[in-house]
Amino acid sequence: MVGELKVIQGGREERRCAQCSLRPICLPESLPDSYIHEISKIIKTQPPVAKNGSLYRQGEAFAMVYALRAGTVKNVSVSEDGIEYVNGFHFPGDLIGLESLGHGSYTSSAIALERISVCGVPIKQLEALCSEDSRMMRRIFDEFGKEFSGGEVARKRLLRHDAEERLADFLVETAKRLENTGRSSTDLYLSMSRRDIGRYIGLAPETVSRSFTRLEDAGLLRVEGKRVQILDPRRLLRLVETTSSLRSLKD
Amino acid sequence: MVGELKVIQGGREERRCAQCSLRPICLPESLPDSYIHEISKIIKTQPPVAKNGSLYRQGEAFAMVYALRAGTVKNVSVSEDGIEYVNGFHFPGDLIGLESLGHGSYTSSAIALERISVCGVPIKQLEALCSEDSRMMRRIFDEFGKEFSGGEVARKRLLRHDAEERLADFLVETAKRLENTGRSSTDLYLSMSRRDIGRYIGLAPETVSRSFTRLEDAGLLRVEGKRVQILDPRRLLRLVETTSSLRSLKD
DNA sequence: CGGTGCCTTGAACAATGTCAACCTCTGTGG
DNA sequence: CCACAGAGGTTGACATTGTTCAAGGCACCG
Repeated sequence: MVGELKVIQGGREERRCAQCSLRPICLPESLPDSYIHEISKIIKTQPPVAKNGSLYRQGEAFAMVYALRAGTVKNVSVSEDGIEYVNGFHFPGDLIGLESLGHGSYTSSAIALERISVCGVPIKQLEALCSEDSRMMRRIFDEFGKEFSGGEVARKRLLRHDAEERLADFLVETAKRLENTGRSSTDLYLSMSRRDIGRYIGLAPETVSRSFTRLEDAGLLRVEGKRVQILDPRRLLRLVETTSSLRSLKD
Repeated sequence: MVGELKVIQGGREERRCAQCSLRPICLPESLPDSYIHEISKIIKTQPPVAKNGSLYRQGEAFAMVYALRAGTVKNVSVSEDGIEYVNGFHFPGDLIGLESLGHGSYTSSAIALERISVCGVPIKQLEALCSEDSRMMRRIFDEFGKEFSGGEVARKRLLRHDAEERLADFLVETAKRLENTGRSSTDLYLSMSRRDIGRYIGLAPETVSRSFTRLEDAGLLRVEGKRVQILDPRRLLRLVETTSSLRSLKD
């Protein structure tokens, strides 16, 4: 079954990568066509995942990474004592699952916040491709570097900013990432709940809500539930770059 | 010049890796001797670095990663507005510099907290070795996975714990890592300042100090400046595993 | 021996978590 | 079509916690 499927879909997949609107993001370096061919061959078609469905769950054997084509995903992990952490959100063009590299099983779960569509890449074959071609390896190294930096940024946000600044930071980050995928950087649709945002930036949902209204009152945003419009990107950015809190960090 | 140096030092370095006390940590998988040979060849001798000296500085071209042989290192980065972040500490056996992978230049600085000795590995040659041998690549993937998990752990510590728990968490983490290098897991020498600890776990130095005394009063520790003795590892661990704070995370 | 940096301790204050009430929206079943 | 239930969001009042500011002690090093 699988074999037949692969044969039938080989051509389709190849076209998919070559023509995919995400290609500049997913495969940003100018790669020769032969290369696209190689990559296309190992991509596995994935059925779309419904809202609240999972791409993978924490603890499952680590087998695939995914490139997100459409929709948004939240990355959560649950500690032994049952506390749920939101590690981050993924937008179209992101590679999902790399955080589990080097562990035998997924260290977190990837949950669809709305119906999503993805490409799947078996990790074994990706590794094989990496050892065949150093460009691919370097690409994964780069991706890993990004992943790591993302974590650092998230950590620093927790250290440095007060509630309003953290939310501003989150919004700026999100706007930038959406812009990279060609969407508006001022009209955001935040498909995640206030609680998820709070779990990500380390605030109680009530505080998230209050911060939204304060930013709105200050004229920086227009907030309508999950729809958020950034009215004054410059001032929002300034808020992020300023550090009001924590004398002990300054010095 | 380089060529000659390599020839002369080839034998010396090779012995060094084969006999190094850190070998089980640095090269944990049972690798054939031919492999040790390959790795030994690309290792560059490094002069020891004095206290407060740097292995590399933020912004320099990313050229080498280092294996720490002796001493401790703090990893710091400075944001544009001059705030210093402590991203973590390194102990013997750690690979240092991987966090800059995928960026052209070092994203942080590595500062010696005491006189240190290291092995240097040119990143270009490491990459070359990776693309020649998939075992080495997987080893780096693993190391990166560890690096990433470390960041996640640090992030979760900030989200979840109150001051005392964060300090306990830091101590448990440090004890565990020291234990892995064969040192005592109960008698710690913390070469970093209270301020550095605070910057790492997100507390003012005063709060770090107060938390130390509270843990001491509770009979969990014996604190004498930088010398910390863990008297009751079990209770300390329980403190870490418990989550007193943040109802909003629990649910 | 004096100074400088680091650590500790105390007291006041500010920020955010907590608890509780109310609101809106959505989906469901009568 | 409407009533209702439940979840998510907002807002208010209060308690808690950690930062801030200030002062004093200790050790190391000139």
